[in-house]
Amino acid sequence: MRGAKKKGTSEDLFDQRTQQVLQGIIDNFISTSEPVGSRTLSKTLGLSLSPATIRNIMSDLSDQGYLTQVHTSGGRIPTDKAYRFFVDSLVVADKLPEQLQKNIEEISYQGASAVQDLLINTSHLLAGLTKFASLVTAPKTSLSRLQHIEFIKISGDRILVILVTKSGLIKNRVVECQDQLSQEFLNSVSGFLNEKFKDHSLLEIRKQILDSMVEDKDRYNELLAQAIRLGKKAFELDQPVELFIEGQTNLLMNQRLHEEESKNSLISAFEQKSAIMEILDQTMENQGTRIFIGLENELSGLQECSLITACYGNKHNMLGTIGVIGPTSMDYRRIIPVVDYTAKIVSQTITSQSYD
Amino acid sequence: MRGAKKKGTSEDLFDQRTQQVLQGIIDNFISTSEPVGSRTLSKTLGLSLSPATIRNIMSDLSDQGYLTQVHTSGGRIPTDKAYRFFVDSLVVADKLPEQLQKNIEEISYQGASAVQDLLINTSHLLAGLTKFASLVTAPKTSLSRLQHIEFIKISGDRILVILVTKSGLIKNRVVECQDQLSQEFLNSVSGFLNEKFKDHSLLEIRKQILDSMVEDKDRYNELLAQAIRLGKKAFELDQPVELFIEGQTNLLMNQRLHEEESKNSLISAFEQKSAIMEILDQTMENQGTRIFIGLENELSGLQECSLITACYGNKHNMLGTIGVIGPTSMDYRRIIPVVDYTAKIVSQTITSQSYD
DNA sequence: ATTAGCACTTAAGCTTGATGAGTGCTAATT
DNA sequence: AATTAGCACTCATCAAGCTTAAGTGCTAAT
Repeated sequence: MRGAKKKGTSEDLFDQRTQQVLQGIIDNFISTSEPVGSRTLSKTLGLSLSPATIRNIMSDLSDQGYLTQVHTSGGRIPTDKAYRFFVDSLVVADKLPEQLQKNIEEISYQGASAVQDLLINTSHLLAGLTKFASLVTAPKTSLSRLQHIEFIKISGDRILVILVTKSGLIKNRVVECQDQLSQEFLNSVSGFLNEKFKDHSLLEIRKQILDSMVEDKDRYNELLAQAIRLGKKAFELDQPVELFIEGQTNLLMNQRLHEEESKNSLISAFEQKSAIMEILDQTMENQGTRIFIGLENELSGLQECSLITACYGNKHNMLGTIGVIGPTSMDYRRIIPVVDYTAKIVSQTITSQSYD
Repeated sequence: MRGAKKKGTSEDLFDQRTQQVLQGIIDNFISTSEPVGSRTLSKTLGLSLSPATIRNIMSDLSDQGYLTQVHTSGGRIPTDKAYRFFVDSLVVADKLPEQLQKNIEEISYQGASAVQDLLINTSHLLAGLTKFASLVTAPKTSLSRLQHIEFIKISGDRILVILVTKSGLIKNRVVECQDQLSQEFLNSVSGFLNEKFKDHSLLEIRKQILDSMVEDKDRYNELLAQAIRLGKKAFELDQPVELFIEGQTNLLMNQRLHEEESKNSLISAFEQKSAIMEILDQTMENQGTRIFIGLENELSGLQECSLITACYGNKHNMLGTIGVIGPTSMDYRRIIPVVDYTAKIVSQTITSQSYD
């Protein structure tokens, strides 16, 4: 048999049979969540091997860190390392059933006129399809480019700022302003800002405005001065972490880990939105699906979970990340394509809605 | 002793001692969640009564439906009826500790420039303070009155509609429009609509617009025609149920009802947002705190919970409802004032931010 | 009217022993 | 040399039996 390796000497490459056994254990455990024993395996596995043989193989796998025992007798369960191997060897993920594809495609029609709505829908969808918790980040505001800004006077000293980005994000905020400014004047200001900054990233705009404030301190152009003052308010620290989480309850119910403790730590993990954001941000670096299994996950509290993520974006950039958190013993073959395809559809929808 | 009633003959009024016993049982059960027995009660209760006497009283209370036994021996627990009596006899709810008052007052400062932000903050706050699930409804859009409407062209055929209501709600939606309309034209349209409809309720506006479409079908005023067409799009079915729910996980953890079944039904109850909205809508009729205990609650799935609600509003109207869902054995004396005071602060904040 | 006393009930906790699934090891078999 | 059968051992799970503690209702004494 080609490709077969001597056992015991090579550290991590096993022959085909060993691999099949590992596969069987993982499959079994994923569907039953019970430790798998040699006898069961000997029956369910297609290979005609006696339990004793399988025991030997399992023993080897244990030595190499792919399996552990919960207690002395009572079968073995896969370790994170096993899942990792399993996932890595899934060169081609399963094809998504047509019905699921259709379900996912529907999100683009659910009257999501603004990007935010689309993302919320996506979050719901992922939680619903996987029965786990879903995560969706909005495009980073500060990196988005300006499509349009508008000021609307809504009462004596309150001005509504509306910010539309190229990626389709719409942001509102109300700022207060002592000076009595007429709506006409506000229109000139927004006209000015639109002309000057259209297509610039918000980060850049903020920087330029701050620079102008230093440089042009002594200029006496009323319009310019107010434009800069209002612009500063409009663009400053405008980045509340936009992260949509859905289906935490799914996870709590689903979880085999019935211990109170692990549930509590799970919940507190979800409360640290910024920590989650940080991890999701990292996934933006390289495209495609990424998978964090158990301890690979840096979030304490989620260390008995796996995180599957994929990025979405438009023609030009990766904009944000979608993902799913479930137990390490999730059915990767089903979940990965779901996350993957969803990201694809979100990208398409955003691209078709973006204004450039 | 004045006011003492003969026992056994009167149906629902008991003498002071009976009441104290019931009180004691409720207090005990709220803090321990364990059935309360006659011996324990004889000790914890200040009155020097022997267990036997207490047993007699408890027996009477059981007959009248204020107590039940989970199993033949093993103490008694209060029924919904008992909680109802208890809550009703709380003429004056506890004063809120100053620290809590301060916590609640802070929500108005948390940079909530728009009403929606305030409500989301409120929802978080309630969930945090009570450790239960919180509910907050946004002001009903259709009853709010128009403060300002604006159209912004963001790409060839897409128009962003911004709707600001008197109550401070800000709504965005993107509509598509085949006709190529210039921004100037859109400005005239919004000018027209603002002038004509300012201070009218959205419901009313929608009606008038629909009427105009029938009446003025043959008019040839371009502006008017477009105004009506755009107005129709802007005001139509603009009422996605705005209900903020927070802390469902709290409830799942907190819950003594550890049965899977009841948890599942709890979750599915939360999924029927519209049913929850309906109940909360009813509470708007009369001001003040309302309390639904256990089965008084019409939502299946929440029948082992109590719902505490209070309305918020501005000078003119009640706008929406805030509330908390927790186990029937919650500490009403603590929770009621929290909900109450929060509603008061929300009202104040909204009033100070509203534009009339 | 209250209380003490007693017989009775029951959930929960503990021990015990049987069962079954699993393991590692060794020796026999192929 | 690889595979398998056999065996002794481990341990979770379950049911049965037993005890304990907390509770009840009732009756008779106070």
